[in-house]
Amino acid sequence: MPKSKKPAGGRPVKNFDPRYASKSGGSRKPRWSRDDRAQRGGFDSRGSSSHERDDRRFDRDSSGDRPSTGGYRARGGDDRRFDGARGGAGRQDGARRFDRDDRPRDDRGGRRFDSDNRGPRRFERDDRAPRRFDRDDRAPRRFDRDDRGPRRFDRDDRAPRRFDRDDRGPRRFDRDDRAPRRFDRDDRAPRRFDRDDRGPRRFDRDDRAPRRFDGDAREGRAGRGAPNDRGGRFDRDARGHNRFDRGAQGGGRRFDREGQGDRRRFDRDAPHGGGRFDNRAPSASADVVADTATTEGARPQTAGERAWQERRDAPQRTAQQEQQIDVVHERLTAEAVEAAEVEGQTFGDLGLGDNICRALADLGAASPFPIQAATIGPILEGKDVLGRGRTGSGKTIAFGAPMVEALLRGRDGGRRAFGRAPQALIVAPTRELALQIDRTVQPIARSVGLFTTQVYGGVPQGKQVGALKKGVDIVIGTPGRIEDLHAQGKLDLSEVKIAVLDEADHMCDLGFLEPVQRILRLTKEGGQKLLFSATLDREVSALVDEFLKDPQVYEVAGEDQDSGTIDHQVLVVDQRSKRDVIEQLADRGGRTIIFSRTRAFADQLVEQFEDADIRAIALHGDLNQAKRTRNIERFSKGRISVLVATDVAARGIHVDDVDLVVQADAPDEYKTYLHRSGRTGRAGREGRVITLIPRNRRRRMSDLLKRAEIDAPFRDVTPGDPLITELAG
DNA sequence: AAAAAAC
Repeated sequence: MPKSKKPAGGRPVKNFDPRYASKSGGSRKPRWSRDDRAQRGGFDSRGSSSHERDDRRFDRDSSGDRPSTGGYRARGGDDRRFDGARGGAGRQDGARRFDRDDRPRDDRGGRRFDSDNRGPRRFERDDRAPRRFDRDDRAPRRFDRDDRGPRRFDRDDRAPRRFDRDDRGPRRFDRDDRAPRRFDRDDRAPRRFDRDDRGPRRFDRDDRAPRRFDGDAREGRAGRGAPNDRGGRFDRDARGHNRFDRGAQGGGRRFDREGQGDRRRFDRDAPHGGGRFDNRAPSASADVVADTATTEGARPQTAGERAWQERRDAPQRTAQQEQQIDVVHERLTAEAVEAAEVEGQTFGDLGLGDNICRALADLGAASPFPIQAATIGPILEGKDVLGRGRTGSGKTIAFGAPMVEALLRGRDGGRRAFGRAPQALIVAPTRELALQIDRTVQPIARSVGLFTTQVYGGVPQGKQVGALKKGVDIVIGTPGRIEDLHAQGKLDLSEVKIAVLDEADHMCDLGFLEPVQRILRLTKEGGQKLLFSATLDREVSALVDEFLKDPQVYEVAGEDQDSGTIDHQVLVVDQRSKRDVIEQLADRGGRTIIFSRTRAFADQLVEQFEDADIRAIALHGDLNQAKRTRNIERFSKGRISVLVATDVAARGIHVDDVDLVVQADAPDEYKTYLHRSGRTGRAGREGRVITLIPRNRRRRMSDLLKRAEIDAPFRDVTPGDPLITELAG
């Protein structure tokens, strides 16, 4: 349209509706008189999109004559203008316009075809001349554009650079994948669905046959009977009740600290059958201790247990002291839910609404998994819940779905109020995990009209703040950015009535605990608190004591390493040959994650692999968030099959079909071992974990494996050993 | 040692 090229500058800025000006102010009709402009003020309040703005403008001007203007609209741009003036003539401002539009009326046809008429009018306006001058200025700009040609040529030079990089081919493929994603981003729903596909895959695959054979696994365990340092056992007590009570087999490890006022016990008579903390009944606690003492009396105490007792009996134990050792925290007693009990249950049975159930089905969660069946009810009742379920066992839905349902039920009249403060908060230890949780929770929330947003660092905060300004219901993020935005007054947590800590025990690690405590203190007092982790143990006591009331602990019976499909191997290698062995392990087709203790070593390994023509990428905290996100994306898309990561990827991160986890450095904590190895063996598939240790670490490793309840052969290997290649599959 | 904030 020619008119769209008319300069817009002639009109005083103050008369611009910024909504128009922002996109194509030049398309404005230049004929309006000042009176017209004065009249326009009241029309601007109505929204407009970029399409056919002139029409809309006229609609407003002649709002009373819409039907008639509608008929003219079809004719063309000039008609519209004229109609608009004409329409206005019929109204209060008509007189003014007629003053000016008299001629045009008579010459309507001419006006349309005769652009000369417009010329003089423009001259009448002082503003228009400068506009034309501006146009002149544009020409040189076009010349500049011509200059861009050579620049593009420069860009062509970049191609060879890409060739230099081995990754170039796949990168282009990745870029192709990104385009649709961006498009998805515009339509957040589809995007989320795409992302959601990942979540559901996890859950679907978690529907492992082996797990459902949990009963068998449990029996196997009980039958094995070998004490281990962890001591947590699913067992039946004298009354035939299922109980999972560390104290029952490892009394020495029981967390009751008499004399310190820190008595807790599992109260199996608690309502809902949930395990629970009880700090208020010391005498009862003593009873339980006595009871378990007789039960386990015959079993000799292990060295680990004695160490635990010593620590337990120490007058004062600081969090730091506990951190310095691979502490086996008292495993929380809990209500163990039998997988068999869940058979035939639906999410609807558990109290979730139809929309949420549909959203879950879309996610691939057709029916609830044990941990979900265990926690959804109590969460809907408003209980403070501690959930322990193996990574990928459906914990995200176990807290996410009932959280959404609870928010929905509690929603008062003002739904979706602009700028409303979030009512729920989910905190995760890493950004990748926060993003992953959002992929699952967001579609559930959206199914009932609730909104989520991620609040984590490493990315510009503008988008996050924008979402918060508009108003969201659920915030999912990491501690740093949450505190940051709160300090800036951009995140109001005072209305948060449900707070979730994923990987809760990890969130209680040194360095994490205090920020998490500060954040929880900002939430609504008396709000519901949910703590989840695959390795939930007494480490969360600091939070439980302060924030949870009558917490219920739930887990799935028999869900342990024995019930998995992971083969564990320990390779004893000479320190000097370590890298060669790792390289030999990495030189395989399958998807592999290699864990390194430090970022630097992770980078070194990637470099080494590249030199050996093994395509690999790194994932650690020294990378900027864009690289982190991109790298894990490339890995999960299968573009690159070897990921070398620090423990940033140890917890929660789900990638399909990882069939080998290599621990280039052995973990210090048994929990780290469990989380790292939990990256493989998913979906009931075979997975293998290979841990490399130096000779002098055999004893330590053996102790750690006991605590993790894992059996693994130790083998001495040297580089080139066919066994290595064999294990790498 | 790693993780978690920085427009």
